[in-house]
Amino acid sequence: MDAARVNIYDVAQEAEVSISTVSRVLRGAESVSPETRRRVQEVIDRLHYCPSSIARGMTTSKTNALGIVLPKMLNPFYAMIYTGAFDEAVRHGYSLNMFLRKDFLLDPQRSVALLAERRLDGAIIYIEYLPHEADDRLREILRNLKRHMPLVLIGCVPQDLDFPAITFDMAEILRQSVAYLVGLGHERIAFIGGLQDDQDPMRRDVGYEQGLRDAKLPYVASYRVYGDGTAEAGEAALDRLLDSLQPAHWPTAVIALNDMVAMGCLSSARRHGLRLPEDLSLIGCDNLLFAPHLFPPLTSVNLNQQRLGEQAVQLLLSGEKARRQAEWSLIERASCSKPAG
Amino acid sequence: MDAARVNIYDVAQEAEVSISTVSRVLRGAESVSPETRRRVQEVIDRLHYCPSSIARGMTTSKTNALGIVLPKMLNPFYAMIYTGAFDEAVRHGYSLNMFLRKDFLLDPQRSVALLAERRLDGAIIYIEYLPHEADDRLREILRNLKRHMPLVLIGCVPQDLDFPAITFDMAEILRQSVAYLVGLGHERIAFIGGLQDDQDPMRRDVGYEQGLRDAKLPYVASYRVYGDGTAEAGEAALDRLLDSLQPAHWPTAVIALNDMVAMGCLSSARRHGLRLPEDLSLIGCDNLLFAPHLFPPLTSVNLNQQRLGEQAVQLLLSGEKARRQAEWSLIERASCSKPAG
DNA sequence: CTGAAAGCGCTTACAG
DNA sequence: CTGAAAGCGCTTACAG
Repeated sequence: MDAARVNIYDVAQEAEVSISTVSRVLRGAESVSPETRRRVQEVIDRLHYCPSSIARGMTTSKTNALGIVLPKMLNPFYAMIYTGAFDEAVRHGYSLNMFLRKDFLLDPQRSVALLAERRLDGAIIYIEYLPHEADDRLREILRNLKRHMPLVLIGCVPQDLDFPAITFDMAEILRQSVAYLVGLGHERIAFIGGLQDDQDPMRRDVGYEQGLRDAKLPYVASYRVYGDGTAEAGEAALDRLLDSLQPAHWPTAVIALNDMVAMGCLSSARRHGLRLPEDLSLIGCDNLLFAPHLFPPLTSVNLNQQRLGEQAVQLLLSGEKARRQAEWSLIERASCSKPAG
Repeated sequence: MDAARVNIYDVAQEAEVSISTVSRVLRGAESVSPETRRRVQEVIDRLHYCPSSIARGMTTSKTNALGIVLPKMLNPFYAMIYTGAFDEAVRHGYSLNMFLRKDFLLDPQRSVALLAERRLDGAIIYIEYLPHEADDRLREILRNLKRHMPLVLIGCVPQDLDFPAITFDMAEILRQSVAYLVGLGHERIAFIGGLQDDQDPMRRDVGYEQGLRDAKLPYVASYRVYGDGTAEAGEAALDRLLDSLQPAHWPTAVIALNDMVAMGCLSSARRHGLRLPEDLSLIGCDNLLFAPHLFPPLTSVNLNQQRLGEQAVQLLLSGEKARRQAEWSLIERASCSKPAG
């Protein structure tokens, strides 16, 4: 606990030079004589001197720190985004400070202060559906925060939020997922979503219905059910769906909001005596690390979460004002096949 | 991007007071007349002034930031520790900076600088087995880092590392896991570990063997196999074990290093025609979020990762120099039963 | 209740 | 190649 107290003056004095010279040695500057450099470096090592990035930040008004606001950290989906962003930030010499949405969406004053007082060089904010009141607050916070630092929004960003952004094209993903199942021969395709359709800024429902229309399949209201994104909710949702219909009308394929929901569907299907994929094909989303190891291995939409994090940092540091779509792909595994019979 | 430039002088001037007074209003200090306070606050709001924690840190020499070094972030196990630590840090008014071990274990100089230059108020470091050379480097880094900030070590911390620490009692966990299976009637119990025994600072193998001895069961070398902690490795490890023995000698229970390995065992067991839990009981570790949703639901050791993160922050902030054992418990689910026949 | 002044630990022109 | 000095934006005694 002693090295913490040695500063640039101590080093300068011990090495018998000025602090300017120490500062130059520190930054590996051009013009220092080899002899002086050696002497200063020796003192630095001996005293375990470590310059304060805080003090440096004072004069350069750069903190080399970015921020990221995520809904939660326990969900591997967000951990993947964080990891991608973190690695890219480190690669550029920045650190990445985490903030949780629950701390971020306080009253507008405190929320802005939370990030702004740290003088971050920029921030990435994950956006998804929020209830009306919180949404208004978020908009005010973004407006004010923008005065303090550049911002990049990621996730499900409404069109009218005018910021650099990388967004998920969920409607298109749903449309193509339906098309994929149709291509396998399915005609009864269910969709388990996480939100009532009119609350989903990405309108997955629009893509789902479009996919059905593309294939000239009817929209069946009972094939459209809701969960809240957890395995329990997925299991309950598929239970409800199956129990409300005659087995002859059961869907032959299910598209789940995400892999956790899909995992719940697996349990429900098993309990209803359905074999996968023969009796029921299943598509998840997020391609979490357990997806390949389920039984059967789960077909899932890879949203390239790490890549998204990386790109968000790149966009933030570039200063561009672009709005882009995130990359994605369908990872085909054994949970989908043509329907039996 | 304007508010970023307004400082305490601007506010003082606009409100026609000294910066001392503004500073007092900012910190909600005792002695400011209501009228003055109101006037200053009005200016602060109007100018969107947000004080710099950087500048504050300069004078108070406190950054209100802690650090945590984790092997990786993608593994949910570490994300849980991080989350627990993060929440507890925020609760105490601190932020929590993440560092990845790969960035931390550079040459000792740069590694120390990585944390020390940010003048963190303390750091938590996750320790686990490291190859010899890296281990020496780690020890040097810890020794030097200690000069700059208080440290708490967590994870599998060797006895001779003299720091405040919260450690996993893996040997005891293994011993009790064996005892649990013995209690169900098992006599042929395999253990899939992640490291060669002599590399594991927590000596899981010692607990495993002790558990067998406690029950007067023989140690069977072929029941002791290794993977590297992934599902693929777990699957391959159980494959090897089963393929090397006559079915009559197959174990009736397997203890896996962690839930990912256990998940791989599930695939291997299925392929070998084994029913769970009738033909094979299975215990995982870490109690990850998918464990309850596997088929069958996986019995797993809960290491209370979030709690560990919380306690590490508490220990760090308390300044105590204690070495403690982390809490844990066995979560019983359907993957274990008495052996068939 | 309020203000003037020193100081936190650096970087950056500016001189020489 | 090197140094003296100003400045970054705050807090904290110290006076009054």
